[in-house]
Amino acid sequence: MGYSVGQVAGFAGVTVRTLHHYDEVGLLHPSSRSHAGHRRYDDADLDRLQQILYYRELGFPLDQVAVLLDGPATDPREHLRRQHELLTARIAELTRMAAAVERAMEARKMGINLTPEEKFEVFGDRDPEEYAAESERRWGGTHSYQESQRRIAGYGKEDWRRMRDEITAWGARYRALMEAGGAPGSEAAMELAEAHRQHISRWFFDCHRKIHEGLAEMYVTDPRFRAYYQSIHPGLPEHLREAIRANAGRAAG
Amino acid sequence: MGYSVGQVAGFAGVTVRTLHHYDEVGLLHPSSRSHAGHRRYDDADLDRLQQILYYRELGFPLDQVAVLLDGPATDPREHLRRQHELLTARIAELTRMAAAVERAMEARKMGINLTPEEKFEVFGDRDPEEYAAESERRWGGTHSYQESQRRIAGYGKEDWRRMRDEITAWGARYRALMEAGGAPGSEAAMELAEAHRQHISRWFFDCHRKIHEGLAEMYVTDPRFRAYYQSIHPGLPEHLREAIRANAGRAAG
DNA sequence: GCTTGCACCTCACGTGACGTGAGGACGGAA
DNA sequence: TTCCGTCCTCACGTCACGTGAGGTGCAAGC
Repeated sequence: MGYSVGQVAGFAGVTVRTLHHYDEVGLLHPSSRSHAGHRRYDDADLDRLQQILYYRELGFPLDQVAVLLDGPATDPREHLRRQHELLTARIAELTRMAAAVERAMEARKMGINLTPEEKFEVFGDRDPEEYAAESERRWGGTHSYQESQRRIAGYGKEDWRRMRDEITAWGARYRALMEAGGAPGSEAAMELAEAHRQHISRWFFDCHRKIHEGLAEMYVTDPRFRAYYQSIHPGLPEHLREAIRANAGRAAG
Repeated sequence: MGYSVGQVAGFAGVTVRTLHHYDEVGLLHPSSRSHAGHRRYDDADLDRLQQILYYRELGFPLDQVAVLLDGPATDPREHLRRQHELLTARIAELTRMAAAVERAMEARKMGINLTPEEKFEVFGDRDPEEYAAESERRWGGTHSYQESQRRIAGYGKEDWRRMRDEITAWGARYRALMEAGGAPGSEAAMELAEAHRQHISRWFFDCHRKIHEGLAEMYVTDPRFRAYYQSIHPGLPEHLREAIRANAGRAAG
């Protein structure tokens, strides 16, 4: 019953040392130990390892993976869905990079010399600071703001990229919803509103539904946020506001 | 004239420290220093940095990046082409992973329990050992074999993955060539044969054209290699052998 | 003329995710 | 009984930087 480190390492394509490490840092404790102190992994452990490897492949640091996996009440299906979103976003990003390489080749063929900014466009991040500054005016001094700042301070370049990947994937889903004519009160729209709320909770501050409704209002009135969400779809700000309200109402009712 | 560390860091989306590091390890020495000892980067430096960032994004360790960039007579266009190939391969890999996630979701919905092997299929590597063992019988004791073993010993899991990505990308190109009806003697085929040779030179041992012709013979006669190349396209082994011969002949003539 | 501020410099130690032995215990096969 | 393979626990090494500490050069404001 159960599998040894060697076996698990075998079909997961990782080293034994990696499994030891995950045990050390508390990311994956084998469900039991044999008489001789040997690690024994069961099927649930393997499922967890699978999730770990997906998140790791997506570039998450191990402590973040632990937060994701041990976070409040996230079932396996939710993880798989998120992983799929993130993979899709990553694919989109690489596709953009491939396109940039093609453009660079074209430019070379034509003998055009790109400006430095153009050369590195594809690597750019640019905006997060704006958001932080913008939020400061709105939320300065509140608890949400402070927690947000505290968390943001710990984020590196990679974290920002993943954050962007997540919201990019979310945007793609929301646009698809709107193009399919989905109503703000529909199940799918409320689900995306909920995903939006959880995105904020994960990355910035504990965003409960009341605060979320406040943000929703801001997305239609504040020009900067409005511009961002409109870049995904022209009617998105209003649509999202209604979806957030519906989602908040659902939870209250 | 030229750009400062801060400027370069700015539009390349990296930190100043990263540029310092690349200078330290000899990956990117700025073309000059100012009177005060400040680093000055020119347009050629920026081009190099761009290449570095692409290869880094693709997961290459910095010393390998240095080898790639300072390797024998590789012009910028060749780099861009290779980067495009690698990106395409990476996209294909992520697409496979996304498909695997979809399958996992399906399995969960249906309540099916996958075997451990099935769970981790997508992470698997499996084969490199076989190749090494196989090569040993053929090339044991020769200089090529020893150099190959020496290099292989230094490769980690990531290296193998990139190696596979490269050959996967190459396989896709070769299959496309054959599906388009390209002859073994055509320019495109010889170019791919040359790419194949360089792949071996980069990852295993200095494969000059005589040795390459020997390998070509092996690809049609040895069942293991034959099976591998046939998995890309049924007629590939013979086609590749002729292309390699043509390419070797071209260089000799 | 002097401070202030900013972007730059060079050490040099810290970190995350393992790699890589060292030295030893356990259990099945020859 | 002696191997052999797999497992164990330290514990130091590595790679690509992060993160201060402490100092320099130079333009702008007082």
